[in-house]
Amino acid sequence: MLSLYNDLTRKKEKFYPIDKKKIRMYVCGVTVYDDCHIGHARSAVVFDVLRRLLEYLGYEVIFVKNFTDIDDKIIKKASQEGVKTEQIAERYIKSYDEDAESLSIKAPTYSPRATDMISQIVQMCKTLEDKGFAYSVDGDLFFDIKKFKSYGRLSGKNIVELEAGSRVEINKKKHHPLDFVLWKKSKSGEPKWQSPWGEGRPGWHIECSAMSTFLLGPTLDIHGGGEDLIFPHHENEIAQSEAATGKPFCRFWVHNGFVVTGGEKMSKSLKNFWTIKDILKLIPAEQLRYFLITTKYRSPLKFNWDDVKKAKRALDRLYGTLERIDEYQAKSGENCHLSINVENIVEKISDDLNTPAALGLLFDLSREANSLMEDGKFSKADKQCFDRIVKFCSDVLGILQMSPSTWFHNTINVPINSDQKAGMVSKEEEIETMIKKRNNARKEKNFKEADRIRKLLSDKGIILEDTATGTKWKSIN
RNA sequence: GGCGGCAUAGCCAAGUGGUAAGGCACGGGUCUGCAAAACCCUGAACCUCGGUUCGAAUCCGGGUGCCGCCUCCA
Repeated sequence: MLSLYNDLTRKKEKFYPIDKKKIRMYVCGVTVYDDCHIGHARSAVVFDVLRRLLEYLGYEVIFVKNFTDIDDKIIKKASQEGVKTEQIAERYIKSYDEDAESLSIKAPTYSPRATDMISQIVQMCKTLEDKGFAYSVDGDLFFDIKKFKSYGRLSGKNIVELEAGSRVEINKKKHHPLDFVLWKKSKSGEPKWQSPWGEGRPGWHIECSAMSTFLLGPTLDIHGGGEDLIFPHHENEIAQSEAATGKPFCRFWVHNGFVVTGGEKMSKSLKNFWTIKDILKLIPAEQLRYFLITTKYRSPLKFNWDDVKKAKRALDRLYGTLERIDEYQAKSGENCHLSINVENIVEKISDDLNTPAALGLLFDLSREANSLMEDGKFSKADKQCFDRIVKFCSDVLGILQMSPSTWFHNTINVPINSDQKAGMVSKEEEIETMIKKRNNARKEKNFKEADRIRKLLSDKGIILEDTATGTKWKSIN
């Protein structure tokens, strides 16, 4: 049974969808004006794990994640570069897709762009105006929050208090400082679309309401995003959607915590961010994915290179067990000695996505398996049990997806979901040759030469292991 | 000013009423030509002060520190 922390009720609740088998899930995507950083990666991975878990549990998940492809920052960037906003959007949508693929993020069922949904957006704005929830002033259309009684419920904000100490700048067109723009009159030279209020473009919040309603219907099972979106973005989505449809907008609101560095939120404006692409030049994507799930999704995730490196060592341990199992001749026998099965892991993750606890079980399991093999007791039943768990890790967590030799031999720039070796062939041959030389020296008891070669390789980050079945090598980072 | 979150060993991180998972690092051992890996053993933690309770890291209240939202933000 899956339970999720619901920000709407501020407590952990048993999750069940409206339809027995079908889940409608919407996650706010990125505004495409720059490369994504680890904060975006975290959000993407968290909701990818949730989506994969739901599918693992047997649900059909209709998953929508949008691209905001028209907004002030995109317009600004386009004018700086002297190109059209479409070109900027196209470039960074491509960049996002590349990052998502590297990180094994499963593609959403739908990835709508705001500019492809203008008619639905205009339609919803019109409905809001017709119903008296919106007013137009000089080409702009605003949402009238005073008309929506439960405004502030999700974020726990009190409108009066917000007004009193707020930093919201005064816009004289607005009836209330917190009223927000649904349709924005375009300035000259800006992209524009026809509407009943004149030429303009959508405000930010309305696109999510229009898209989700159009693609998923009036009521969602799950709506996700970073916790910075709770207010005002998600608050406004609720107001717009419920005002327009008259139905509850979403049952479960799920938000991921920030990636922090040096104790501060990682963000563009603080210039303390690492892009996904920069990181993946240095470490395997699976290592980043593992790192991102070592902390519960709602807690702040402290990013520092020291701990990212430790994630590699931890995965080495798991892959080491996988490799040992591959080479081990399992004893026949129905007896399963392992004390942990895949259900135990599923149970942990089903508890509000407690990935760290699930990973903890994985290491317990690894020790048990290693120990059984040391004692020659690892059975075929044990192997089956272990295989099921590895498959779950691969399918849902997105780790342990490759073969151990791929992991150990080529740990950089490997597409996470591919077993292909990337440009390491000549280096591998070189290493194999040196290993042969060293083993010849060992046969002749020339240990000085053998150790010289070992040192030579270890200086290049290649560690040798002499085992009963021969010498193995792996690269360390 | 308003609202909210967090504080667990050297570092990271679970646990949310019954006596502290896990990973990395450290120490001792087994194994090894030497290593590595693995296994075994070991040490080490619940910010502070009160309260509730037979019993609190876990609940309540005060304090301190840090962070977030209230403006675009994953």
